[in-house]
Amino acid sequence: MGVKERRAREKEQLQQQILSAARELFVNEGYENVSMRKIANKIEYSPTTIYLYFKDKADLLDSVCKETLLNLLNTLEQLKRDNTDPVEALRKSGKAYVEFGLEYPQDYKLTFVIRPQFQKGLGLQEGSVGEKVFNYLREMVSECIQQKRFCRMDVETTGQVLWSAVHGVTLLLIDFPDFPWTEKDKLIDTVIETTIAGLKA
Amino acid sequence: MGVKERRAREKEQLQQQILSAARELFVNEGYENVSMRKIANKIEYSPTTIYLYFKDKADLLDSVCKETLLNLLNTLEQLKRDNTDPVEALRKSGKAYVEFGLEYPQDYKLTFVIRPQFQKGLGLQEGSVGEKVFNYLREMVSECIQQKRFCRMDVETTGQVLWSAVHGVTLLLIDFPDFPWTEKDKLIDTVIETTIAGLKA
DNA sequence: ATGTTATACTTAACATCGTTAAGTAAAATA
DNA sequence: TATTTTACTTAACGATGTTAAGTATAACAT
Repeated sequence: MGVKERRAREKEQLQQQILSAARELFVNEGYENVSMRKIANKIEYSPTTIYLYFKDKADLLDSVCKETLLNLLNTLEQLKRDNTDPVEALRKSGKAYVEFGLEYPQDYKLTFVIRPQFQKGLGLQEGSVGEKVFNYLREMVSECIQQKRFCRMDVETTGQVLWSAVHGVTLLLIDFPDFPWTEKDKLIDTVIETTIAGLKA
Repeated sequence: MGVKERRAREKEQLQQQILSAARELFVNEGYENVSMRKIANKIEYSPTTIYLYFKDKADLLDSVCKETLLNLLNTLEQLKRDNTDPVEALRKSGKAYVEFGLEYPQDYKLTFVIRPQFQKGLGLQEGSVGEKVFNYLREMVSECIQQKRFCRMDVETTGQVLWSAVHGVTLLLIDFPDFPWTEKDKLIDTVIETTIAGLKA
């Protein structure tokens, strides 16, 4: 009875193939400039085949984003292990967060800016990737406060301030690539450093 | 010879009418979901008429955003007159910036998030209103640095850090209204205060 | 081995989109 | 009153996301 399993495996393979093609095109050419027909061409199937595996174009993007966001979460989780100093961990996490956003700008914007607009308030609901990311931040901040490295005592507010800073700089760098920014890495580091310094003061 | 002037006045009126219709539709239904035909219907003209007044759909969005930015600039300029202490002026400007974003959330997103996506990098070029807004920020920061109120010396980087902070908190509050934020005003104030404290440190 | 059914995919088409080219009616000018 | 200019419309193109209908082929039952 291995037939069914083989067929299921093949289906899954094609689904993954579509996902990969879509990711590559979205990342390189931008969501708006990628048509279903273009994705279909890349995998050498008819455009309508995609609809057997994904509800629509938005669903396809959704799936692509979910994958990448899980990667972000993974990246962050790994960072946690390496560091003993919680403030240093926070620094590195912030940097990793921004760099992720810059590497996958489409995904980042969809998850944290575009999608929330269309499903009001559902972006950070229980169990979502967004919530998990913020929970991670909560943990790190909590550690810093427990060790009395920050003067501010409120974990929630502190976390939200940090998130505002990294979210802001990420989006500005994504959205205004031609603005005469300070050298990118310096800007990111300064944003993080300034915020942390402000929390210590 | 008042004929020419009347005609010019009528043209300008129609242009403004198109702009108003476009803004209302963009804000309520989202840029992507608004077609040129829909705008045309609203003003009871043929779709192609719009092209006599605006180059294309992106140009229309551009003009809508320009208006929004002029409003923001106006709000900020008025503030400048009241204050003697530059740090206090910066605080109030930051607050006004965020409040502007929260009062016209769709306009803010249209201007600072949606538009850049559709015309890469053209949002802040020389002479643009966007540049004027940032110049306003530059001035305020420059004043603070001259009076040695900030330890950091670089006007550009300092301005960009501040912008990141207010931009970030504005968008988070807009996009995740159901997230358990710290009380709104407290959060905004803390973001601004923390950033300024970090710049002093 | 043969006939039947289910699966996986394709072809063709629809409505809609942004945009352009060609045409028209009315207003201004001479 | 004749001519030109202006302001707008009609019609159309190519491309889009998506759906409905059709078609092979693979799996299955007898």
